[in-house]
Amino acid sequence: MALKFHNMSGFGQFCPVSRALEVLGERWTLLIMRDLLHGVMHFNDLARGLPHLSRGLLSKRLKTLCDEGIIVREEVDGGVQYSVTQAGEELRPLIYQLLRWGTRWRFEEPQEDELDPVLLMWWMRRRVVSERLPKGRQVVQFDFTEEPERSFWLLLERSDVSVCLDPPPYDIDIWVDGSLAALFEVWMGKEEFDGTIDDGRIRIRALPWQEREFSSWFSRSPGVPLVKEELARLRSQPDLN
Amino acid sequence: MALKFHNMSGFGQFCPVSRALEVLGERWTLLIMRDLLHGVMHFNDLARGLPHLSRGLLSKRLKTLCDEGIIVREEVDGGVQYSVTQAGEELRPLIYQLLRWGTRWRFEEPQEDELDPVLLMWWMRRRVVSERLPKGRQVVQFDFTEEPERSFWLLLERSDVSVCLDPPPYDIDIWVDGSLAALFEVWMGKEEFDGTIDDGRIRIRALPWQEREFSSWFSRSPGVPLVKEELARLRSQPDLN
DNA sequence: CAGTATCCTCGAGGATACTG
DNA sequence: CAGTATCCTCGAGGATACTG
Repeated sequence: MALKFHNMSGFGQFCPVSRALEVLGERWTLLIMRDLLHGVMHFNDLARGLPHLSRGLLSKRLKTLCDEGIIVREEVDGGVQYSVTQAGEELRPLIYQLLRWGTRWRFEEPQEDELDPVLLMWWMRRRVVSERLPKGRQVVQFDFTEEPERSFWLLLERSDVSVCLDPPPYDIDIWVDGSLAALFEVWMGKEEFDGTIDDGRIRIRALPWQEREFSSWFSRSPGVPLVKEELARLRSQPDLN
Repeated sequence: MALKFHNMSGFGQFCPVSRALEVLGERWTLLIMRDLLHGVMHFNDLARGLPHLSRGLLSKRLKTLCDEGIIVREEVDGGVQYSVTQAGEELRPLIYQLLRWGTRWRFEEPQEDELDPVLLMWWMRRRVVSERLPKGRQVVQFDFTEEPERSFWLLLERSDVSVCLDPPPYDIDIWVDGSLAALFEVWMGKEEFDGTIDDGRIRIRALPWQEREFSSWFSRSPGVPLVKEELARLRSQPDLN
């Protein structure tokens, strides 16, 4: 008398929804796909973007995604590179639906455990639009007021952008200080940078031209256009439920 | 020195995608929502439709979905009834995306552990279109050729439809015998009933008018239109990857 | 019909250290 | 840079029996 459900990872249903969830429903898998679809291609970059996911588990998930034909692993001049297949690319509309639903129904203020300044710095670093940067180097210091108060630095050059966790050996050009939560909200498109300046949650000190241009140097999260669209729709609707 | 990630169920990211997945990403949750969105409203019906999900876990998931405002639990004349809220209703497009992706990329033949004849009988029972039934009672016997060979009966009346696991005390009007896998494929819209008759995977014995009308008495899985649309698109496309 | 309570197992996944 | 190997914990969830 075998135990019927022992060792079964599937749902035991011949249905495309449950078949899809057998691969996609595993913890972290769709977040890994979100990052891959946003152009993150290297193991260490994926790991940095998902700090709560252990490297061992990331490795396992990537292997499964390869086996399932959703991504491919290629060795490109000495390095390893992951990219999405057609099956992976076709997950984009699914991720969008998650983004829309999450924006409408679960987009309250950031929680304490979501305020990882290193993660935000890492996100910002990846989304600098180098053509918009001025010539030369811009050194930005961020002082976040949430406990524990810490500072971070961004070194912006057209040829290279880097994050520093310790004071860099350069003069500071731009100081940004204020609420990390607010900067996260700006980053995800829930607020506008100028709005958080106006309401005092974020302050910026720099030369007028730097102050004016600063926010244009970053293209924020890839989800911002959809988030803003959904928030606008939400505001224009009578509150159901 | 606390262990950073201990006891954390979330993903620690201020992002609508990860926020959505914190509720929806739990095992079984989206399949429960699939069934609720298809109109299943009672605890025991949900349990019957998800035979690999234990009643204890179903109870827990329903509680979470209530707490999250995705469904509501109401006591209606002595019984309990679950239904979706606006937030739950707005998961429909997400389920559709899962259906589409699953249809395109993971819709191979049914596996052995997916061939649960009781589940199929239960699905058929729920999707009988009583107005299309003839007057009186129609007794259908199903003989599935997969091991272990078993028979099932459907008693169809306009006023009531029931499944029997033991021979009912009536004469049989219609015999259906053949591959359970094939009938599952028909049910999900991967095949047409007439096609499986033509290729011999399913046989039907009855009076000519019954044989002609039989398949019209059921409206198959709610996903059938989308499944067929997606399969048609797939066939008309050059094979990528 | 719609669950709850208890007990127990096992495997997912974290921590840590190591590698070509 | 891109992982692997080992060891260990703990909590998700199954089995079973019970309830108003």
